[in-house]
Amino acid sequence: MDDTGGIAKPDATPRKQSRAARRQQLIEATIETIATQGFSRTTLTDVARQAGISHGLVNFHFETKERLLTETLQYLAAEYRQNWTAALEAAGPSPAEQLDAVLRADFDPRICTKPRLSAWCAFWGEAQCRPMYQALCGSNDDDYTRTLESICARLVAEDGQGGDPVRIARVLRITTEGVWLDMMTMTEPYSAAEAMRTTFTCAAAFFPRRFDENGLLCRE
Amino acid sequence: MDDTGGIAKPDATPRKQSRAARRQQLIEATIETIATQGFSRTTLTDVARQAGISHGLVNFHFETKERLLTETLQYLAAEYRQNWTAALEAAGPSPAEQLDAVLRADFDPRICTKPRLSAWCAFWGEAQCRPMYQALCGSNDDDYTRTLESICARLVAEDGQGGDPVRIARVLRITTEGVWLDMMTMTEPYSAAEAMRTTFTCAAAFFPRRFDENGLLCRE
DNA sequence: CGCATTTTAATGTACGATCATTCATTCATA
DNA sequence: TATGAATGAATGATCGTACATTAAAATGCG
Repeated sequence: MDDTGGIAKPDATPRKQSRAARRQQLIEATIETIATQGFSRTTLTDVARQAGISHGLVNFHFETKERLLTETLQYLAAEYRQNWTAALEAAGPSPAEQLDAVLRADFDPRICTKPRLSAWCAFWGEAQCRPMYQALCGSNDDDYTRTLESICARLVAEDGQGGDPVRIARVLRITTEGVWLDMMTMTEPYSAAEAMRTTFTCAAAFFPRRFDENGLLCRE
Repeated sequence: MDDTGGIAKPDATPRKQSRAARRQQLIEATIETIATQGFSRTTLTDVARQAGISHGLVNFHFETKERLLTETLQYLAAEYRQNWTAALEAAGPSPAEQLDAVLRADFDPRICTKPRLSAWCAFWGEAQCRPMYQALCGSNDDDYTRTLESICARLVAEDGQGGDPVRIARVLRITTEGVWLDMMTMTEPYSAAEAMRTTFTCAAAFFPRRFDENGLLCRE
């Protein structure tokens, strides 16, 4: 009767599911609902329907709606952070390799999906007046910003071309955010590949000996 | 003998106020309310209280809440558009002068205020799932984007340094949007002056013979 | 220039819809 | 049987909208 959703795995009985799995399922449903309905029109009934469960269960796992939303933002922030830190650790030791890895990480198909970008955008819009959201977005960005600044400082020192690494790092971070926003707000957005090329075009403008529009130049 | 002409102040007890004035007053109150309460928590009662009038009057001037919000976005979009087009017309004929004027216009203290940036941010967050909002933001951006692309194309041709003007224009537009977002979402944002310097640092990276971090270089 | 009438801005109460939250109950699993 | 996940109806609060009403300005008329 209600097996239309197909969200839950058909093999497991939907009756009993582990607490952690249900919570993650509800968070994913929240991201999806915010993306399609918008933040202000997201109701717990919508989230529950998206997850294929009754709406009363949302309050069973998350005590309030506010808690569900906060944990969803925490989930997104942790996912984002984990993505670029993993990319950074997997990269080589040179600052150019690390910058390439960090910038590229933002376009990972696991996190650069339309529902996730939409949800980020919605939380940003509400963050201005909610200290909780602002702190979650801010502390996350702080770490990212510091890392980017450190990499840019080493790159500037290597190249000896001058330039303020703080400001360069800011432009690079902002450019990535901007192409994300474009993919959300434009009626006919360009592709994720073109978005990444735009970011690297910006990196190439500051470090022309290390980057071009496709990313890190081969060592020579 | 009574003070007929003495009641020039309309703010004392403005029983009767022109339709246009009240509408603009309500729109300004809406911007303020969205900035302080957030989009999802903005109620008509809040807007009316902000404007100092009864909440029933909101429906008298704007038939629905949705219409009030839409007209507020239109108001912001028209104001933004008028600002950069006026700056462009006042600028000199050379593409470098025009780029300087257009980029500088975004930091005009009339539109670069915290309530307005917050309201823009809130509408962006909701635009993803509302065609009306997306069209209003989009059509506005389209014109701005095309103008910026045209200016950049002439600059690239003048300098003969190569580079894709579309992508350069995109980075410049995105950088401006990005520093705006920073001033909203960061817990300790930098100043508007530093924001403008960041934008011009980006312009200088692409056109080093024409710009530095403070804007257009003097002709020599 | 006064007085009556119409028009319209403005108020506040009331209604109906929506939605988050609670809870008694059901059901699967150990 | 005991435990806790899951349901869905009931509740209470919030909020947008409609409307009856009031009062001020505009207009018509003598």
